[in-house]
Order: sequence, then structure tokens, then C-alpha cells
Amino acid sequence: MSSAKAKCLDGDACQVRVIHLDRVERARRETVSGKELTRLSSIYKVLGDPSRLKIVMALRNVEMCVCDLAAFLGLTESAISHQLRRFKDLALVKSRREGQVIYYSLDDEHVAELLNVGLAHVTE
Amino acid sequence: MSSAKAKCLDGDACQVRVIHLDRVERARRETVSGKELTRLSSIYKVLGDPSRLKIVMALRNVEMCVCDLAAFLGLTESAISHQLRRFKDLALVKSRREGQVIYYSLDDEHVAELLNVGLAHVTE
DNA sequence: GATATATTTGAATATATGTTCAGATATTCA
DNA sequence: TGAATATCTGAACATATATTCAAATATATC
Repeated sequence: MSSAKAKCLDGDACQVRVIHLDRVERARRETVSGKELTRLSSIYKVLGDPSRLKIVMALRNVEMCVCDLAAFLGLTESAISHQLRRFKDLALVKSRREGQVIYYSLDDEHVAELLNVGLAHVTE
Repeated sequence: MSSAKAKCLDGDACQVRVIHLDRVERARRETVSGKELTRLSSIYKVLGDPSRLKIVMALRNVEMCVCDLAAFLGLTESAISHQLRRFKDLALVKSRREGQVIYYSLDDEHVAELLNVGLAHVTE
């Protein structure tokens, strides 16, 4: 149970003060695995930039090339290419080449859903 | 329609090269409003840090105080306090005081849903 | 092969950011 | 009131990051 007095963790060192030991232990039991937490925070992080978010929001509707996205965002093609690589590394965006042009689109419907839920949160 | 040759935007200056003018214009028409985009990217950004994500993931289950969260994460209470303030500023987390202790919890079910969708994406 | 287009890459830089530290507030209880 | 506890605040620092620039690839066309 919880206590009004602070308790200590980590044995003798007693460096950590805790008020609700039961809650801390519960949090430790039910915590998301480190691997999943790292991956999810990476996904949120890559979406947490206005330029990048604008890119994937646009890709929800049509597949676009670097060139088009650069015009849409008002950034250099190099900047867009750098950002798209981050999305690809996280498997949020996929690409397909057609001659000299490379078309980018969302990797799957799951990614679109992720964006739609976020959008619903801010537009409601 | 689209064209194989690159076109130019922004009038005479002709600084911007575009391949699919129709797609760029469509993206401009259907783009998320700047205000919403800014807010949504701020939300993603605040979730895009492992420590902060761990905090809100824990708060899905129980309300906790700064002290407990510091013990759970292995960070100083000051660091936790700084991060919680960012959550409060974005209205993702709310707090309630009980004597000297301030309890933090998710602001509403919508926030929990946002996290659950993300979690589903990485655990599936 | 040589030229032109579309995209990528790596280095550099200016800015943003997470944590720490020291000290300030707020609340409780003697 | 004064001591103790819980949290907050602001400055500082070390690290991470977005964009730019110059140059490299890859593909298509002449």
C-alpha cells in the first residue's frame, strides 16, 4: 500500500525517494518493453516536426516525388530527401521508382490510421 | 494532368521545379490547416522522447506523483517536473493536488487512445 | 559515350533540446 | 513561527537535429 512518508529504493544507497511504492512497482510490472518504447518514441519523434508531418499528411492522399514535395513545402529537394530517408528507415513511407522519378507513399494503412487518430485529436 | 517535363511555380522567378503540378495543387487544397498541423506536430514531438513516452505510458494505468515517476524512470525529480510541464502545456496531462503531493494523470481518454493506437502499431 | 534530369549523400552550421544544479514556492505539522 | 517535504523554476551545458551546400549516383535521351 501507499504511505504518507517517503520510502527508499535501491537498498543501502537510499538515493531514490518514493511515496507510493506500490504504484512504482506496478508501473515496473506493466511497463512497455524497452524495444517497443524506443521504436514508438522514434516514430513519434519523426512525426514531431512540422515539415515532416506536412510531408506524410500530403502522402495520405497521393504519392508524390521529391520534386513535388519540395515545391509543396517550399524547401530544397535535398532537405526533403533527407527527411524522406528518416521515414523510410522507420518503415513509415515506401518508395517506387519509375524511370528517373521516385514516388513516395505511406507504407501501409496502419500509418494512415496513426495520422488520422492524431488529426482527429486536434480537429475535434 | 501531370507532365514528364518539370514545370515552374511562383511566376517569373521560376525557382521551384515541379513534375506533377496537379498533385502539388491538390496537396495545397487538401492540406491540414497550419494551426492544426503545428499543434499536432507539437503533440507528436512531446511524445517523441523515450523518457516522456515512458511517463505517459505509466500514467495510462495509475496517477502518479513526481516523486514516484522519478523513481520509476531513474531520473531526478527536477527532470520529471520539467517534462510534466510540457505535457500540461499541451493539455495531455492534468494534475490534482492533495496536500503536498501533486498527482498526475492523462487528461482524457482521447490521449490514452492516441497512445494505444501507437502501441498497437509497434506491438502487432 | 555525353548530356540532362531526379535524387541522394556527407560535411558543416546554426538552432533546439534534455538533463543537471542551485535555489525558490507551496504545503503540512510540530 | 520554523522545520520538513514535495514540487517548481531558470540558467547552463552538452548533445541532437534541420537545413544548406557541394558533390556524387542513377536513369533516360540524344
